Amino acid sequence: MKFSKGTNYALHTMIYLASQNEKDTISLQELAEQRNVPPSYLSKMLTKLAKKGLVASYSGAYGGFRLGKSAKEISFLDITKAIEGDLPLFQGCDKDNGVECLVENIMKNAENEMDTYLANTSLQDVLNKVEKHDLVDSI
Amino acid sequence: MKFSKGTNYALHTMIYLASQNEKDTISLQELAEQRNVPPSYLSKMLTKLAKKGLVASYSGAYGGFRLGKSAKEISFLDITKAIEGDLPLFQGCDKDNGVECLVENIMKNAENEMDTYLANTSLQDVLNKVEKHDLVDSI
DNA sequence: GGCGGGCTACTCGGATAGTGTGTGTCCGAGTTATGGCGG
DNA sequence: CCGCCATAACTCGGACACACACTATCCGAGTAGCCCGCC
Repeated sequence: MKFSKGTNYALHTMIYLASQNEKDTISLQELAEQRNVPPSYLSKMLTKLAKKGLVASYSGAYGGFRLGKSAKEISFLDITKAIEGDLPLFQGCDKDNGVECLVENIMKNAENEMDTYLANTSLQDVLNKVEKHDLVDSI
Repeated sequence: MKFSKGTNYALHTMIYLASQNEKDTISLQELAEQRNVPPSYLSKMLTKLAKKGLVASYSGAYGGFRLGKSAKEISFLDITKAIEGDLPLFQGCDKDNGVECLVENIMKNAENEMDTYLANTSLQDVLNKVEKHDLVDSI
């Protein structure tokens, strides 16, 4: 099990969007070149992000993408779930009865530990660190 | 990203082994029937577990598997890493220079949160809960 | 009675294959700002 | 000077293709306990 490349692309793209002027729309092409990533694939990831309201997309000339909320309101968890889906990482017991499955519970707890950490980390947090070091390309 | 079925099989099998008499070796076939799982595939998972010393395997007649350590010494993390591998879940930055990658660091921290939880949960912990409820099949 | 060989019940490891998902490409359709052309 | 239309620059969404890991199966090889027969 691994995080998909799509999640990687999405995270970096979101941070890049957060670092730009809020009112500018950035074209898909620019976003793709920024990280040297296939544009048509990145497009799919942005579509997923748009469905969750994390980015807003604008068609037509001078169209493109910008953040759908403020950087402070977007957590890493929002992004990873948007790309990976929000199903639990572990499905252990296929029983239909109401008996609780201990293994599954433990694994869910473990996943929650990771999720809460990601939920408590916002794009703004990353932005603050970057601005301190003044290194935009060390994202 | 998801935990593989192999991890599911491995976890349940390990708990089952832990619930048996320490000195009995359980045959692959019995382990497979216990969870209704393809034996030849389960065999591969047990091989992985054996390489990490989590189970001990015995060939020949009356052969089979038993735990490689005491149930208290085997954590869930040991098992999941044995099956899934111990590579980091997220590989974000393919740069060769020494500049640290913020995104990757955050994702690593998140993963650590989950890992420490799993590392702090041993087979013995599960066993204790099960014995309380006296429900061996609610694993 | 003791010893050895064959038998049986296992695991081990490699070879093979199906299947699903992640990854990536391509293209047509729809959308919007801009600029030019005609009235 | 004003409004309309063509065009260019975009996104959107579906269809398609490929690679790779997970899942699963099968079989030969090796191993260890057991039993039976022979000396």
